[in-house]
Amino acid sequence: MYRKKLPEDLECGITIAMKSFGGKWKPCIIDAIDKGFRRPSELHKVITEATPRVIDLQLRELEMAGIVYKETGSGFPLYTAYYLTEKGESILPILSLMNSWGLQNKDGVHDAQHQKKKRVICI
Amino acid sequence: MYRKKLPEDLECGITIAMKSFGGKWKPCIIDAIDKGFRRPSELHKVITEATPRVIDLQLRELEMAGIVYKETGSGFPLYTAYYLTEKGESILPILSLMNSWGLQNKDGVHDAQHQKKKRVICI
DNA sequence: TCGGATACTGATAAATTTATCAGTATGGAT
DNA sequence: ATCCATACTGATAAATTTATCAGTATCCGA
Repeated sequence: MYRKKLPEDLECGITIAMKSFGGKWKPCIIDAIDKGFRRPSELHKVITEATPRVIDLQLRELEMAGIVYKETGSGFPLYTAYYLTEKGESILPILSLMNSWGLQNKDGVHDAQHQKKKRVICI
Repeated sequence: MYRKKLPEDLECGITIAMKSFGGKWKPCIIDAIDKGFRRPSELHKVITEATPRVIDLQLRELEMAGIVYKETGSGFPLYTAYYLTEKGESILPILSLMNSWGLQNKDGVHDAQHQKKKRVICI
């Protein structure tokens, strides 16, 4: 994992929150897991824009942060499922607040001058 | 400003929220303005880690997003002040939620192996 | 024994965000 | 005329996050 060179303020709750569940895919992943898409392959099916590799990396970070945990069955085919921890679930209300705020404030956000090709499922 | 090359999902509220007030300094700036530090120089005094240039860039983006607005006096010395719009104020409860979540979950966040030199004032 | 499905990894590149540096501009005071 | 404080800008570099590509490994069933 990338080793940071610039200092961060780990006393600031917002910084910690951002670090824990901010970023491009983490909120989507948390939401999808909550909705019952638990296996990496399922997650990739609902979050089509992100490659499995990217989803995997994000899952690893969420795991490190104690937001999801992993369950592995040794059967066939390989079975892995991710679940939200209690800590992970405590994020849901925040995400839902952010989501409604965003939806109520779509205006003033100018499109980045290009079409999106696929749709991300996200709350 | 940087011209994006990768698509974004502007239907997703969270993406919009992140785009609007996510990032390294925006939450701090919003909070500081709310606390009454309105002038660029004042903001720099409380957010010492960020250079005036960086703060200025963030302010510009917050302005574009309709989160702050600017008032300019033509007197001496040059006087500029930023205020939260209604939209900007509607972010405060979210920030405060994120902040308490972060503070309650400091654990599991490992320091990025170096000391921070200065302290950011942030909620 | 081979192939398909699933989960995962290492190395590297590309995109994006932040930071740095060296300026411009204004108007009053010295 | 020069300097100081304030706000701001352009160009560029550095840091960080995301994406891409090409793999490895497991197990089953054909």
